[in-house]
Amino acid sequence: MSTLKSKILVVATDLFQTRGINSTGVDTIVAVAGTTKMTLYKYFTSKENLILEVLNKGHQDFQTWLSDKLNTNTKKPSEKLQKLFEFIEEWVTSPNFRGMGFIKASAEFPNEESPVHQLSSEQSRQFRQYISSLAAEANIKDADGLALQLSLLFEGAVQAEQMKRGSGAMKYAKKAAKILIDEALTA
Amino acid sequence: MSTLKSKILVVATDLFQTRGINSTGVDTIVAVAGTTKMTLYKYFTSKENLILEVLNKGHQDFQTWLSDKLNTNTKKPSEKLQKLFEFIEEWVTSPNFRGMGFIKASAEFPNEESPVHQLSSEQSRQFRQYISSLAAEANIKDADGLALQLSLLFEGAVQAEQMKRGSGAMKYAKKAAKILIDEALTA
DNA sequence: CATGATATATACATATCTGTATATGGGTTT
DNA sequence: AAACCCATATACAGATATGTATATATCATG
Repeated sequence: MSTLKSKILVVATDLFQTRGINSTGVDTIVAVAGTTKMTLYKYFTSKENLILEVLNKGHQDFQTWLSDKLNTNTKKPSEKLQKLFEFIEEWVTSPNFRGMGFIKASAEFPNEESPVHQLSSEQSRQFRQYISSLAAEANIKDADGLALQLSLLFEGAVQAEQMKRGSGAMKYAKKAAKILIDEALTA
Repeated sequence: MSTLKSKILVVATDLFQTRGINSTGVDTIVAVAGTTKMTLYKYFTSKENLILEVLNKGHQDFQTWLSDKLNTNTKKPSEKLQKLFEFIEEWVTSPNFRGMGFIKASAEFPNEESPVHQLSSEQSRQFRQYISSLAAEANIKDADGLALQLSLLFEGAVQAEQMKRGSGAMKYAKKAAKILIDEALTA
């Protein structure tokens, strides 16, 4: 991938997160990225296309990192589930954390016909499905139910952390997750 | 309050929720409300002022309803805490539910200097404080911690419910809340 | 009927947004 | 050196946004 395209993606991810997607014009993006609109529209067919690529990249980066982390550091299925929020906290509190795109995007694009809404909705579903598969491997009865509960904690904590860095929300979300997982394992 | 001003508030609340705040122009609002921009700007000094009034009304309506419901239906502090999510579910699944404004607003206005962001942030804090006071009255040790966890569940569930009505998120949030409250009460 | 407040209709000023057209600069390869 | 590709600079078209100016209509009350 061209370095300029990559640069635009990074800058757009950052600006979308800190200023909002609809409030960030392409003029601002190219100015910060140190290029021009002509170049942006050579790599991205439209602003909507840029948003979709930003979402895809963010989600892939996160999922790849999380899967690798879990696969190399844990073995037993129940262990994976227990360690999940440890790693998520590590990701969220890392200095290069730029927020979870799909959480913001679904709020800014509530129209169900919008491709941006559809993608963010799909990413949310995929993440929940991933947690559910971990829960199922750990022989948890209502795996989908636990996955939904954990994703609620996760999305709530990320939003709180986005609103105010160092809010400590992730710490308490982690504690709550442990309680819910233990309860589900012994049920 | 003038009926027209009230009508504008209701319509704006609805449109902000279903189409997003930034994506909803004042032209659309007055068209749906069956009035004109001149009238809107007689009652509201600016669009930002309208947004702030919409947020205030939504928050007041919710807090008033919830407090009344808790005070008339429960007596013991621990009972209030236990019934909290029952009533919240009732509110969220009621047909005239229009979403929680401050959750959306904080996502669309991430800039901390924005008055809209500040108000929604303050409302989120107030709601958490209210839960914390209920927990404290029930003699829970880490009242703030539990309040934060419950608010994460609540905000996550509301957002999920906003994204897809009938998602069942609130049902599982309620179950999770019960587990966390029981754990905190016996700790 | 007449007065006066309230709402409407319509047009407009100003700004900002996405996306494109056109002409120019600066390297790399042949 | 010449052709070529990539990026830049700049200007602009078209749409839409907020907010205002001006003139008109409605309608209850004196």
